[in-house]
Amino acid sequence: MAVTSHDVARLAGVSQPTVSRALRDEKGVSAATRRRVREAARSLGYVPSQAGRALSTRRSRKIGVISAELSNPFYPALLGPLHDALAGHGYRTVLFTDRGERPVELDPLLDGSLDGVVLTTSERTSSLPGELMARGVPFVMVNRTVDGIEADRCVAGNRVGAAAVAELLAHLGHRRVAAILGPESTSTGQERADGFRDALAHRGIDLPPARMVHGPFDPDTGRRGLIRLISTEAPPTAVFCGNDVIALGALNAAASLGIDIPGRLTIVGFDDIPMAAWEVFNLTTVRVDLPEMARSVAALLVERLAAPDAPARSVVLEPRLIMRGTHGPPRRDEEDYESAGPLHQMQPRIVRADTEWGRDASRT
Amino acid sequence: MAVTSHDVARLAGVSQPTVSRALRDEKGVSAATRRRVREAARSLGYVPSQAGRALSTRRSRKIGVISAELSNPFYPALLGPLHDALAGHGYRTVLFTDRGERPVELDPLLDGSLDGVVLTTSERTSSLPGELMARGVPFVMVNRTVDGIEADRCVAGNRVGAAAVAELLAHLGHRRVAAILGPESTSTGQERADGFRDALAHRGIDLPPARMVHGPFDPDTGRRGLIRLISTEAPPTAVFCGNDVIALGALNAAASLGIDIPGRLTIVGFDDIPMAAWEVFNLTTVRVDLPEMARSVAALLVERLAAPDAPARSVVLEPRLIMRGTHGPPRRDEEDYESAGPLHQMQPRIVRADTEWGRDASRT
DNA sequence: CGTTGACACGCATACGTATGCAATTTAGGT
DNA sequence: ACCTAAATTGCATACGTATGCGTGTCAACG
Repeated sequence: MAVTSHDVARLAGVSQPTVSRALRDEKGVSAATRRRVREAARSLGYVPSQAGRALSTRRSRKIGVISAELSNPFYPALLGPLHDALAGHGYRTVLFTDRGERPVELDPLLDGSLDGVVLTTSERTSSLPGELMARGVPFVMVNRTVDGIEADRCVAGNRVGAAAVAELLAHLGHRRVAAILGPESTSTGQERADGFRDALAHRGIDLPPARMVHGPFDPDTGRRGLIRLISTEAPPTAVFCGNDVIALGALNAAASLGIDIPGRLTIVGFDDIPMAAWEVFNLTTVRVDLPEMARSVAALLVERLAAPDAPARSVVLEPRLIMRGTHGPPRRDEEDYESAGPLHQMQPRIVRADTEWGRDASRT
Repeated sequence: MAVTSHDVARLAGVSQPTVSRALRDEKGVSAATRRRVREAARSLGYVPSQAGRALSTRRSRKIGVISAELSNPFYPALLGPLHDALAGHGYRTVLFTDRGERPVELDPLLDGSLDGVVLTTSERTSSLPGELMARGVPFVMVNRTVDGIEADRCVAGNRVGAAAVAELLAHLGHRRVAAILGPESTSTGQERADGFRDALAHRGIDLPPARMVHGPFDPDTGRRGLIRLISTEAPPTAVFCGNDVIALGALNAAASLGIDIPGRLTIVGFDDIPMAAWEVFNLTTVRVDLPEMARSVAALLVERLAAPDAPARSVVLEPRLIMRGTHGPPRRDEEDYESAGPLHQMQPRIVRADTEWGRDASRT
C-alpha cells in the first residue's frame, strides 16, 4: 500500500541504499543520481517510514513531555515555548498527561520511541526519575524537582521570588498576611511556602497555620482558600498565592463575594502566566520567564543527548516582581470588616488600569 | 543496550516468537510457558519496542490530533476529553500544533507512524483532508469542516446556536446589535455569522457591516472589536461573539473601559469553555458539549479504522443556551451614552451571581 | 601505460517484533 | 497399543530503513 524506498529505487533505477543516501543528502551520491532519486521520490509521493528509520537508527528525534492536564493554564504556557524550543533543535514533542490519580505510565517512556523526556509534574518523592536513570533514558526536570535526584534541571528561584512578595507586603504595611499554597509534596509548593514564611519572619510578621491553606495548583484551591481565610475572626489584609492559577481562583471568589481588590484585600500570585495580565485580573505576581525556561530545558536536554555521561547541571532563573493592580496598602479601618455587610452581598469592584499589560507583557 | 524479546526468550528457554505470543496473551501458549516467560520478562524489565512492533504490524495505535496553539483555551477544553476518549479505545494521542502562518507539516502525518488523524483547525479551503484522503489516511474533522469534503465529521449546530442568541437578544429588546465574529475562512466563523444575521433579519433587526467585526478566534479580536464597536456614533447595546475566547477578550476590554456588563452592554459567547463559568466572567453563552463531541469523534474514527470503505458520517450536536450574567435588557437611556463620561474612565463593575457556575457547569 | 586514489554505487545485513507454516508433543478415543 | 486431532512450539521470514564493506569506474599522476 504505502510507497517505500524500494519503490523509489526501482523507479529511479538505483538500489534502495542509494535512495536512502540520496534523500538524506549523504555524500557519496553523484549529483545526477541524486536528482533522479529526488524526482522519483517526488513523483511517487514517497515519505520515509518513521518506524523503519527508528528501528534502524535507534533514534526517533522525539521527546516525551510529561505535563498535567492542559485545562490547567500553567502548562500550555510552559508547553508552547517548550515545543518551539525543542523543534528548534529538530525534535518533535510527544505529550503525556499526568493526572495525579495514578502514576504516569512507564512503558511508553521506555519502549525506545523517545530519545529523551522532560518532567514537569514530578512530586518531590516521585520514583520516575530514578526509573528513567536506571534505564538510561536521558531526561530533564523543569519547574519542579525531585528530592535527592542529581539530574539536569531548570527551575525558578522560588524562595527568592516568594521572599520578594513578603518584602512587598511588609513594605505596604500589611501585618495580617495569609497564604494559599500549593501541595507540600511539590518542590515549588514547598519552596515558595518556605521562602515566603521565612522572609515574613525576618520582618517580624507571623504566618500562623490558621492563615495558611494548602491545596493542588488549581483555581478551586484559590476559591476555597480565600473563602476560608476571609471567614476567620481577623481576616488577612493580603494573601500570597502559591501560583497564578490559585490566585485567579482567589480573584474569582473575591469577585463573587464582592470583595474590593486591592482596596480591601491584596492578592499576589506566582509565575505570571499570560492570563495574569488580562484586564479583569490584572494580577500582581512574580514572573518566571517561561520561554527562557523552555529554551534552557531544550538546551540542557540536547546537550545531555550528545554527552550522556556529562555531570548534571542545574539552571536557576531569577524571578521578578510584576506590579499590576491587585496589591495595595491595607485599609485603615480593616478592623470593622463586618461593617461592610454580609460577605455574600454584591459589591462594586474597581478594575484598575494596568501599567504593564496585554500581549507584550509576557515578553518584557 | 536495551533488552529485547530475544533476551527474554534466552532466559526463559524458549524461542523469540513464543515470547511475543506469551506476552500478548495469544492462545497457543501453555500456562507453564506463559508463566516462565512473564517471569523472565519481568526480571529483565523487558518493554516491547514500539518501533519494532509498528514495523511488523503496520499499526501504531497512535492518533494524530491537529490543534491550534494551546494558549487558546478552546483547544485544551476540546483536547482533554478527546485524549480520554481515544485512550478509552486503546489509542494514544500525538499532538500537532497548527499555527496559522504556514500549513501543517504533512510528512509526519503520512510516515506511517499514525493510524489516523483528527483535524480541529481546518480552514474551509484547506487541502489537508484531500491529501489525507489521497494517501488513504483515515481522519475525522471535528468542530470545523472543509468545503466539499465528504468525510467523517462531528460539528456543533452553529446556525441553530447563533439563531438562539439572536432570539434571546431580540426578546430582551435589543435593536442595535453587533457581532465580533471569527474568520470567514472557517466553517464555524461562517456558520455562526450566517445563523446570527439571518435570525436577526427574520426578527426585523439589521446587522449592518459597520456593526460586524471579523478576526481570529483569540481574545485580542474581542478586545479590539469591542473597542471599535463602542467608539461608533450609535454603539450597540448587545454584542454576539463568535466564540467564548473572543467574548472573554471583549469582557476584558469592557472591564478596562469600565463598561457595566450587563447593565450597559450585553455580551454573549459561543462554546461554553470552562472559563466562561468563572465568576469574573460569568458569561452567557451557547454550550457545545465538548466531551460529547470528543466521544463522538473517537467513535467515528475507531469505526472508520475498522471499516475503511464505509460511507462517511456526519454528527451534529445540538447546542444549548446557557444563561449566566452577561445578558440583560438594553438601557432605557441608551442614547445618552456620552453622559456617562469618557469611556476610559473607571467605572464600578457589578459581578452577578451565577445560577450555574463552577466546576460542575461543564458537565450539566 | 600502469598505478593509485577518490568516488559512486550495490550487496548484505542489522534493527525488534509479529506471523504463516511446519514440526513436534500431547491428549483422546477405540 | 494405535490412530487422529488438537495443542504447543520453533523456523523462517517480512516489515522499511540505515550502514559497513566490497566492487567497479574513472581521472589524475608518475
